[in-house]
Amino acid sequence: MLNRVILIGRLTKDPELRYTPSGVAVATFTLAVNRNYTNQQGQREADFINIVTWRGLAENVANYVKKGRLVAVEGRIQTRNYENNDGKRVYVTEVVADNVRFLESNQNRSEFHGSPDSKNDRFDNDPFINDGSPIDISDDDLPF
Amino acid sequence: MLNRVILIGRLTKDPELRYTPSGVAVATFTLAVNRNYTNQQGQREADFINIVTWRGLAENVANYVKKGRLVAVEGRIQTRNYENNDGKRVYVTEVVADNVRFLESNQNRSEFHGSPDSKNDRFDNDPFINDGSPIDISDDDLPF
Amino acid sequence: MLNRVILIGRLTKDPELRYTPSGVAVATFTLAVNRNYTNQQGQREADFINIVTWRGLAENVANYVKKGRLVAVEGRIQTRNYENNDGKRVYVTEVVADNVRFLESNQNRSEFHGSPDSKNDRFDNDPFINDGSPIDISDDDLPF
Amino acid sequence: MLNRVILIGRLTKDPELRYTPSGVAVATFTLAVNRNYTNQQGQREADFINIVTWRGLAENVANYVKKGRLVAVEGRIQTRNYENNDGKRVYVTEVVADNVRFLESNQNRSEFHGSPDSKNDRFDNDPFINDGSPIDISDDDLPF
DNA sequence: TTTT
DNA sequence: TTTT
Repeated sequence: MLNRVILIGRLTKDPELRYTPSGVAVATFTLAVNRNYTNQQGQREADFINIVTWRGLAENVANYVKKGRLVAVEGRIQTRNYENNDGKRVYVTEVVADNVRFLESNQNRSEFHGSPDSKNDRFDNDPFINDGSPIDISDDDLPF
Repeated sequence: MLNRVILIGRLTKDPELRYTPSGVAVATFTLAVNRNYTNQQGQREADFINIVTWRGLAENVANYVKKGRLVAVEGRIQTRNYENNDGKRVYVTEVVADNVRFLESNQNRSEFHGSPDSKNDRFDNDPFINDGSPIDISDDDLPF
Repeated sequence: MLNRVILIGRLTKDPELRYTPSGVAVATFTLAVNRNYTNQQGQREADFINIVTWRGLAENVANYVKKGRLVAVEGRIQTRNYENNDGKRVYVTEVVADNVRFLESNQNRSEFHGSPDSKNDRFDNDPFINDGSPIDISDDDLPF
Repeated sequence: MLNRVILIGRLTKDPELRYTPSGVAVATFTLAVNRNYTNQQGQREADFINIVTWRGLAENVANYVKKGRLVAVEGRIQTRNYENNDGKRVYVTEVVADNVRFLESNQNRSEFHGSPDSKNDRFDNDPFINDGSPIDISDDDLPF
């Protein structure tokens, strides 16, 4: 079946990087996605969406993305459930990202990278990080 | 910010139609969205995603869509929280749909509509129901 | 940058399967995607969108999808241009699909598969074909 | 049928604003959407996608978005055709946007707005402009 | 050049 | 609490 999510928002905190017992990297963070309207009290509200990323993407996210930064996230909705300490079943809905794109240049965020060395700056020009899906290189001489 | 979800799956039950105190229709249902792979035990797993629809779309969903039917849902992720009876805060993540599209013809689901009257059949040919967004009628003589 | 397209529509013809000089399979077809409204003359109009698929997905599409069938397509918009026989530059916009999902069961389309052998039927239950992106298997014991 | 496109890219030129004979505003621009990979010559390539916006959204785009700016576009693919001066039929594929989101703050683009008056600055904080679809205000006391 |  |  089809399950596709695209979000643009800001991280509410720095991502948390953890590892599974078998050593696989997992990074989690929450994205604040402002709604397009204001409520009766005239305030803009937001949805706070939990994001999970795996492996190389997790490590990139942990290294390069920080609290407050604007990112675009592509992924799918995942649901799971577990028993908590009180023996109650807890239901979780989150987004598993396969693509996280950084949407701000670094000039105006000096706290972000220690050095202004643009060779080490993954986000110059067209910054993006994904989970390494196979690249669809089109053949030069198309048969159509 | 941008917040867009597209899902294809099957309803786990008939939708539930309710009304707010002010009389606005709300229909809710759960969509089972099968994943594209099988787990270690060789079973296909699914995500169970809660969907909310409002107003006319809610009434259409309640009238025309039933347990087991295949639908496409377009919407956005919404998060909210409330205090439960134990005084604990419960966090909810669900999809607010603005478009629900019915993906099966009715010939092979005789229990669905009482009568085969195609004039009353919203899902003949190109069945779809949405929440009434303004139609983008393009002008016949474009200035470009 | 982000470039994502999701379509549901019907094939206007059988797909065409070709091979590049280096032997890579390419299948092309046109999707008729009906619009959600009728024009001034009361007729429903459609967009006719050209789809390109590569490699294994191309071969699956060529084998299993036929004219008139309803499919969901996920992909990205691609633009390219070439010089035609008159020496004029032609600009092409098409969708490169990485996922094509079949949305109809086969019972009611007897011409589709020669035999009702369900072992050869890719579209039983949860039919789908994609281009082989890496599967996101979540670890059983999550560190969060 | 379903037809959804989400793009992030930069305008190749300032938008062009025109009016239909009946006085409806139309703005058009081209979005350069960089691909996620580099070609054999090590260069990053882009898709150049034509965007059309109507009415209020057209006027907002024309007023606030300029060449080189980063935007997110939501819309649908539209195909149309017309006869050119040589009597040949020309086929056009473009994206009709219903939402254009501005993704850069204005501090670092002094040429953008004549004045730094933040009260007139549509893009402070959560900048976005859409085509005025009905807002989905959820009721405060949900019946579920 | 278009599908149900 | 889950669909085919």
